[in-house]
Amino acid sequence: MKTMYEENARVFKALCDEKRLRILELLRGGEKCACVLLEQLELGQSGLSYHMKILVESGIVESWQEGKWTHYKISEKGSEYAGFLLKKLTTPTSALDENNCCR
Amino acid sequence: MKTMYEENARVFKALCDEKRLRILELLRGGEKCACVLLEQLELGQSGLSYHMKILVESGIVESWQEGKWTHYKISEKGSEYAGFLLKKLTTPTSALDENNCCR
DNA sequence: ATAATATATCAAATAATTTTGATATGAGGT
DNA sequence: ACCTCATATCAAAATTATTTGATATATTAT
Repeated sequence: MKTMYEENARVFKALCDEKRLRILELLRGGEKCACVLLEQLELGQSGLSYHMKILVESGIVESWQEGKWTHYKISEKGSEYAGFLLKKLTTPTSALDENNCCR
Repeated sequence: MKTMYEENARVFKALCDEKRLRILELLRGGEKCACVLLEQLELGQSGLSYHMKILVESGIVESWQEGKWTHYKISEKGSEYAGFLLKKLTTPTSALDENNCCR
């Protein structure tokens, strides 16, 4: 069983690597198939596949097959969820601070 | 010189690790000093220090000294910036899709 | 059916991150 | 000044992530 921490971390894994940010930047220009990404990046075929898997697993990118091609695009829903999660993870639970110490 | 990709990745490094998400959760309950975090986590002293450095470098957490104690809290500014960045990195640059292929 | 193409998966090598224990630094207290 | 406590830093070991090359799978074309 995965912890909630693991599941949440998975979402942000997409964004904590240079190569994946570069890929996202390309996808911001619109849907792309793997072959196009491949020719625009300094990455081998299996390397691209590895990163795309992480991106898709984060929910921020979605993919679908069309014949022998795999297409990718930024998922609006997944991105919104990531934003919502980020907000949640950084918003205080209550106004009153407790458990402070050391004075 | 750091690339923009590296700098942006640094922000999300805070959120892609279980331990650090656990720490953020504690900080959501309000400001804490290192000693309190230490007793609530399964982490050694130097391990905590390591993770706190990454959190502070992301901008999502801020720290200050008070005598011999180091205090930490979630930075509202840093969190907002992370949210803004996430939005930016996942929003299409233009309405028109180009560079699609493979039909 | 065979061949070619696109992508995924696997295993081994490499690199980066994290953990751990030891030591250093700096603030207070005596 | 000396001692203690809180935290940071360092270096080595352990773990995890990434890269790379080889092979597998699935789709289309011949």
